[in-house]
Order: sequence, then structure tokens, then C-alpha cells
Amino acid sequence: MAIRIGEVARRAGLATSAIRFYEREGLIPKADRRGNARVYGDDVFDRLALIELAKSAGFTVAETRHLLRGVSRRSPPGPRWRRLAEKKLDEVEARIAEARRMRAVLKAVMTCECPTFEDCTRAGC
Amino acid sequence: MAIRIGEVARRAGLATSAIRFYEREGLIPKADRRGNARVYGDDVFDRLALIELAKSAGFTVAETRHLLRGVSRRSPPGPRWRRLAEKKLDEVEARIAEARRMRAVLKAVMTCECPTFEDCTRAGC
DNA sequence: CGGACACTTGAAGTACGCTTCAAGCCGGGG
DNA sequence: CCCCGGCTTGAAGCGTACTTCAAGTGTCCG
Repeated sequence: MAIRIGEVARRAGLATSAIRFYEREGLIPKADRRGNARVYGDDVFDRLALIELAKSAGFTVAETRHLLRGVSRRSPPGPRWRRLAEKKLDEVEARIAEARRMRAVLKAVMTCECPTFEDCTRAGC
Repeated sequence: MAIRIGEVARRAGLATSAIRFYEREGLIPKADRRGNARVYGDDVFDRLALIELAKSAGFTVAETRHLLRGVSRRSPPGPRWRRLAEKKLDEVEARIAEARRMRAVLKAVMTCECPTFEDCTRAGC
């Protein structure tokens, strides 16, 4: 208990600036103060873990704020999570598809033997 | 011949601002002027097509500038393209991998039945 | 009590690819 | 001759997730 921001950052593998940023953005509650320094309880790590989870799922900060409203690590992943996850899934699939298209273009460029780009276009390289 | 920027934009499906941006960034040569308005020949569409190609392969503007140096649509995709394409391929594969990880997390969230996030973490959801 | 050190703030900076804006110029039709 | 529409410019803005900076405040240890 009563951990200061530097220690939280070290343990969580984050920069202190990131933690302050999360607070500003409403992803973690306003910390208690000792003097003017923030002090945290152990629960902050749970909160940060949830943020990491959302991040690893591709959610933006704004989406994560929404996602975390009224949620603790002891809550179940409710219908709001499922709904947002479905939407995000579409986005992520789209990203995968686009990256695959890029990969196809790159492979074509690497292997094609057309004498000019013009021919490439015709041949679909 | 002697097409003005608005018409080029319309035909290429781009905004005029994008074309001016490409010129500033050195992706297309400085256009001739009629008065102070830019005028283009048909070759500009070839150039724009090459830019689109690079873009569709995931290259940044800076990379594209490098890629296009001394290249026309009549040039062959030389060793420089192949070299840069190989590097970019690694990046793109990484993007695919990350997006796949996101997808896995999202699917887990959508299907998991853990009573709390804490249990999720233990179960690897 | 003094000094080192961690912390505080708001503002600005970063990378990326453009877009948007304000203010002004130019040519052609009525 | 005047106006409209399309063009010009440089500067600033956008969205994302933070980082960095300068200048100041507070705490802890000896």
C-alpha cells in the first residue's frame, strides 16, 4: 500500500508519464495524494492490467475508457465487452486483410520479372 | 495534355491537397505552370499510379520518395525495390501477427465464461 | 536544517498523411 | 467591368498514445 508513481511504473513496466496520462484520460481513478505526490494501493495493478488487456485487443484510449466504466478485475466480462469486442473484431479482421493485401503486393514485386511497371500492371503483378 | 490539378484529382480519385502534398514531398516533380496554376501531362497518372502501388504495399511517404527516385512506369522493378520490399515484408508480417493476437484476445473475451477478469487471467482467456 | 531526489504541472513535441483554412490571384463569361 | 469559380500559398489542425521539457513543490534522510 501507499506506493508512489515511480514504483508503480517500475513494477508495471510503464513510464510514469503513461500513468499520469491514463489518469488524465480517465482510465484510472484520480490517485490519492501524500502532499502533492500520488499514492496508490495494490489495486492499481489490476486496473493497469485491464488497460493492458484492452490495449492488446486493439482498443483505443477512448474505447478503453468506455469499456472500463464501472468495471473492476472482479467484475465479469459483461455484455458491453462482448458488444464492443465484436465491433473491434471487424476492425481487426480488416487490418489483417489489408496487411495481407500488402504482403501480396510485396511478394509480387519481389518475384516479378516484368521488364517495366507498365507490364506489371497488365500482368497483375 | 495541360490538365489542371482539379481535373487530375478527379480522374485519379484524389484530393487536390494530396497532389500538392505529394509535390511538396518530392513524390511527383514540380508541375509546370500556366500563370500560377499547375498544369500536368498525362504522365502524371503513371506517377500517381506508382505512388498508389507503393502505398498499397505499405510504404511510407519517405520510403516512397526513395523508391521512386529515378523511376518511371517504364522502368523495371529494380534491385532497390526488391531490397526495400523485403524489409517491408517483415514489417507487414509483424502487423499481421499483432492483429492476429488481437483477434485471439477478442475472441476469447467474446466466448469466455469466467465469472471475473481475474479468473480469465488464470484461465488464459 | 539542509540537500538530494522524487514528484508536480501545463504546454509543447513526436510520427504519419494528409486536410483545412484564410487570404489573395487570375481568367473568362455576361 | 465585374464577378465567380478554380487556383495559389503557408500555416495550422487532426487523431493516436504518449513523451519531453521547464520550472516549481514536497518528502525523506542524515
